[in-house]
Amino acid sequence: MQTEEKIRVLLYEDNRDLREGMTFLLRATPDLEFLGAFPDTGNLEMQVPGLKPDVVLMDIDMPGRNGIDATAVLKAISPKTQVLILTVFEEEEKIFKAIRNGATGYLLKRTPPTEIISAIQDAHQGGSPMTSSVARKVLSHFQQTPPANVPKPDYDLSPREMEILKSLVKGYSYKLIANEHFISMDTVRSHIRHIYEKLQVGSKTEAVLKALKDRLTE
Amino acid sequence: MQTEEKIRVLLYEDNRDLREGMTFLLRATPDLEFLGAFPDTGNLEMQVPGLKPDVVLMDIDMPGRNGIDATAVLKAISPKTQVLILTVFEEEEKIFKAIRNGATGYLLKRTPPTEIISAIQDAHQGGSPMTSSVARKVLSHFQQTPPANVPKPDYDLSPREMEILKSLVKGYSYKLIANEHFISMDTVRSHIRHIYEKLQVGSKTEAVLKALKDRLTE
DNA sequence: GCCCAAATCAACCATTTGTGTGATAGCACC
DNA sequence: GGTGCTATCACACAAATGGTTGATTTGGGC
Repeated sequence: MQTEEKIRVLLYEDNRDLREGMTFLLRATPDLEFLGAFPDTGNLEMQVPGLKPDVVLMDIDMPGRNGIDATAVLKAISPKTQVLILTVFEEEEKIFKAIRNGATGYLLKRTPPTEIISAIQDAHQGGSPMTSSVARKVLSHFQQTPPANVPKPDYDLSPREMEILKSLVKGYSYKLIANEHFISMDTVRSHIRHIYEKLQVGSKTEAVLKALKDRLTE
Repeated sequence: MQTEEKIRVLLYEDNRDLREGMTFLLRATPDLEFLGAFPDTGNLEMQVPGLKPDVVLMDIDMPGRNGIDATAVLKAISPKTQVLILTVFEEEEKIFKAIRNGATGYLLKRTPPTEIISAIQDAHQGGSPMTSSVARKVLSHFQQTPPANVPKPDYDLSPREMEILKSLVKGYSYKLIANEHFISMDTVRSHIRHIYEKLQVGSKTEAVLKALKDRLTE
């Protein structure tokens, strides 16, 4: 399960003690090739293409550019490089930004050294190591985004009204909708009036927003 | 870090050998209170309320109702119960359905027994244990759904125009926007006209849709 | 100082949209 | 056969929105 080549590892961490501790740890691990450690990402654009790291350990709070933004830049210039976020806090916001920016793992600094090492190997072999508490946060976002169990509100729209609503969500004007459905504009108005009543709104924009928010048109 | 009470564990698994193996393992673990094992979820609705499990280990492929559907039912009648999916395959589709149905963890059956035990404890303490390969799949879905980095068109809206656009996305009328920003309706129009030019649209609804689709207001 | 973009306001007009009030026809259900 | 719901259309008026043109101020960049 081990790759032939050593895993090339790079570290960004502003805290000197941590940086040196990690450096020591990474140097001491035979399977890894430690490429270097930097206190900030100011020169990341220069460093990464030259060093070609397989895995980058990235702190979040750093002077200058933070690790989350740096992750986006890094993935842009070197998509194959795996980024492991290594930080003290597990704030939902930061976790998600980091993930969206392309981070493949999210470790807390209190993780034991041996696990950090195996996380690096893990990430390099296609896994996404993360603490189970971080994983829970990720999952819960997943569960709330498409609320399959919390069924969408039922506004009791008639089939025809649903069609019209879908046209609204396409951004169509009354005239366009009339043409699309081969009915008169007045009929469109009539339907839309009923839709507004049922959705409790008073304009196209509000109706569209409500339709999108409540996933009425899926 | 251990709760006072033993963790109440229930198992659904149709394969007899596995079921008996797991039963043996769970019985042998002092911190756990093993409640029982069933080969299918046919009577889940009766069993769960009576047994009040903290954690349920759930196989996916079972005769009758599969573990994914059963998870949805279980979470509906006992939301606090944590469901750990325990299966041989790691198919993306199943992983996501299970998660959306409320599963808190996803383990592969080849996971060593000790890790299964610690996963149970983990889940009970608010974590979401999952193998790092499963985690990778979850993350990649996250990353591909909102590709925030690559196609975020830049329409070069001025700061003020961005504010107005955000108000539009709230569904506000010109009048409301004017009040919100302490400017006249004519000024609002003026800004909106510029926004339309830049976004290449011709109505509030289209602008709102484009703003949402391109994530301009994040 | 000059230029330019952004932000502000204004007046005018056309079109779109929202509301009030009805009317007609078909269809299902009791 | 009546009742209720849906879909259709109509007319009228009011309010909101969109397009045109133009003006003023302000702040930054050269």
